[in-house]
Amino acid sequence: MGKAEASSDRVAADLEEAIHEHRLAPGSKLNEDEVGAIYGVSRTVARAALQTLAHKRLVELRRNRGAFIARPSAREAREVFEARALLEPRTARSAAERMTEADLARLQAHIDEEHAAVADGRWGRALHLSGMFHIEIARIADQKTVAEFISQLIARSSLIIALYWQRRGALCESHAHHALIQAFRAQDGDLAEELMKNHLLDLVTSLDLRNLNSVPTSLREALTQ
Amino acid sequence: MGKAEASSDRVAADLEEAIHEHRLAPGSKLNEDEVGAIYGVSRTVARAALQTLAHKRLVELRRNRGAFIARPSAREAREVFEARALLEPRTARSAAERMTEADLARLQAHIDEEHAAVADGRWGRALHLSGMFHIEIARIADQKTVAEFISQLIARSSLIIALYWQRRGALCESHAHHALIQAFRAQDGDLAEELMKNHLLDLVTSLDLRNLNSVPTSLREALTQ
DNA sequence: GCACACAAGATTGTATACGAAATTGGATTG
DNA sequence: CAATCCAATTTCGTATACAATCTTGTGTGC
Repeated sequence: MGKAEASSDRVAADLEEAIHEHRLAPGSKLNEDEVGAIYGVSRTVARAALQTLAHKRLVELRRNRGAFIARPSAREAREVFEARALLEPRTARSAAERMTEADLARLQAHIDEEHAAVADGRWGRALHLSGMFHIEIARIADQKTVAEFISQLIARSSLIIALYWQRRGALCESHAHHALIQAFRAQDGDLAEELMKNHLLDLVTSLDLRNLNSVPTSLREALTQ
Repeated sequence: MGKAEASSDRVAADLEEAIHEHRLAPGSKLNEDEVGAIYGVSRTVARAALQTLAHKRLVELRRNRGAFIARPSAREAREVFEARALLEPRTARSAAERMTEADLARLQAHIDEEHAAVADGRWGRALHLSGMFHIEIARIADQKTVAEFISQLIARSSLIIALYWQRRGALCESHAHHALIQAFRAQDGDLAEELMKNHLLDLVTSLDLRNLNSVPTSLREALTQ
């Protein structure tokens, strides 16, 4: 028997995908009535969905003010990538050691779909798939607990990229993912760990975390923080 | 202005402390009406608190069945300690490098209070404080994101210990914590990392994760899972 | 014209009510 | 007597209603 997801889970999952695909910008207000109306549910379940996202740090709840898409600080951005650096390289090693043909095929499919999205100019979708690539690796490593943490960190990374990404060198990612697949195919754990480590370093250095030049939200939001 | 915590946060925090101190056993049913009555709040906020704990994997929600204190499987127990092994040693190193006198004093106070609790036979309290020692280290390392993950893992460890701890050698912990403080005092990052790594290995080996001999809950719970 | 106070509106926080699902207990039937 | 079916009870899932708080717009006094 399946797990019979609650309706609030469905709302939360849909909102989360919208965040991943950059259709919801950091700082956006999420009115409970509005969310409920969009998904045809009451405020009760809309509110539960927002609380779920708040626990994942994708949404910030302010008492008597409402729910807002999170706007990670530069410091938080660094912390997220430091946490990823602790978890993902070793996870990539584990994944390499347990990799099957089916897993490789699924990863390759991810990359292909990502390329297609890039070709179509669907940048949000491509970004989402790029994150899913990392999540898939964690899943293959067969460590649910770590995989969950990584999923959350990647979701937050999506917000960080929305805020701090500097355009230059947008396509470097897929190259790194290709190299990772090569290591996986060779079941070379050492190489996979090293490649993932460097990939994450590349990602961090492609961000501009120096100053707070990223305030795409209302002035009020920026000042009351 | 403070963060003005919601009332559901207070309920969740209190329930979590009860879990840490082993006053709530794994598998216990948490009736929404009952929880609400105990804390003098409506089912709405009791439910929100239970959802919060479910997100932390301390409570398991079963649709149309209710909320139960989580009962981690042996496999999940291994995963939790593997995740801790990825996060905590490096965090201990960072903490050692940033350690101040005030931090050392606070850690020492934790150990002292833990000893006092052990002397008084308050085992639950001692266990709680033992976990807090690890959380304090993560806080000192000044990495909120990682600290949050570690907090969650330690909370889950409390459930794991309730299920799988084998009594022999109950006091080994405080020794390891003392050794860690020595490393911190010397600001020896290498040593702190190594000590933490070994401490976690000791913890895992002090568990009996071989079989499912741990079913302190109702028969029904054990069979419907 | 500016600052402050106050009232109207909007939004969240919490409680309650109602419907749905599951469990439980007893009655019926073989 | 055992098995099964059905009703009664309990508990959860969701919607709605009311209260508290914050925002916003207006008016008054200086």
